[in-house]
Amino acid sequence: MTVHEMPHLDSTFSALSDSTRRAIVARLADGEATLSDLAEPFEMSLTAVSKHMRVLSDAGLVDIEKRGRTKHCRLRGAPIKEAVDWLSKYEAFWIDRFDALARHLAKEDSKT
Amino acid sequence: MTVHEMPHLDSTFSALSDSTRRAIVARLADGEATLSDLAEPFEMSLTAVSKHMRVLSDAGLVDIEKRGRTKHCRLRGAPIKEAVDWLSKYEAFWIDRFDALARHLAKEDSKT
DNA sequence: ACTTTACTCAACCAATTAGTTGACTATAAT
DNA sequence: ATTATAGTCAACTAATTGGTTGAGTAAAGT
Repeated sequence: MTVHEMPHLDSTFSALSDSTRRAIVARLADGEATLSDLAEPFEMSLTAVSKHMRVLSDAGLVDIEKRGRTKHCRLRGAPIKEAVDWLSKYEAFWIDRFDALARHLAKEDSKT
Repeated sequence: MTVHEMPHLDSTFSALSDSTRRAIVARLADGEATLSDLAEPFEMSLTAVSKHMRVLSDAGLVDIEKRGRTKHCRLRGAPIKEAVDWLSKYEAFWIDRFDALARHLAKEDSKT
């Protein structure tokens, strides 16, 4: 299994490392929203949210479409899938460790 | 479904947003390694790798044990699982969109 | 005892980040 | 025609990041 440089993952993980942006992602999973909609729950300027959207957009996590004077944002699943695919390579690892723990506990249990 | 502030995710995603650190994670999935082992493939100082390990360790992604003069590092699966758990909430989203695409293509196809 | 190895620490640097404000443009509503 | 809304842009700030070097400590090898 070659390492496969995945430059997408840099921006995807980086974008998701901010809780404001994760909240925005969560919000967009419920459907399209405008920038102002997205900004409303946060105690920060619209400019700040706009910058967050830029980060999400650059990472390909979000699609922004200008309609009149509003900008409508949608979640894009592809980069999330790439992230999960990368992380899943190590799923076996922690499953193994949980298995090991389960075996350990079972052994302890059989002693009583 | 409440949003559930997950402060771990900040550091987990942030730690994984660097390709050097992802390479280290990949390496550790094959088994324990010392700091020098981990540093060897990279064209950067041991200090730099040590800092990367500090980031991974702070994120709980890695366990560092001092043995004599060497430090032995192991991968910890738990934060990766948390990340996958968070991302999986949006798995349905992109599956739906691929379904939608498939339906769209099927419809286009039936027109010819 | 001396030298090499494995690693840390502090200081520094350049670039990036997450936020602000104030001034601006473009669209929509009255 | 005015006014309000939606959003951008540029300039600034403070904190963080990813890297460096040089000097130091502690353990192991010879």
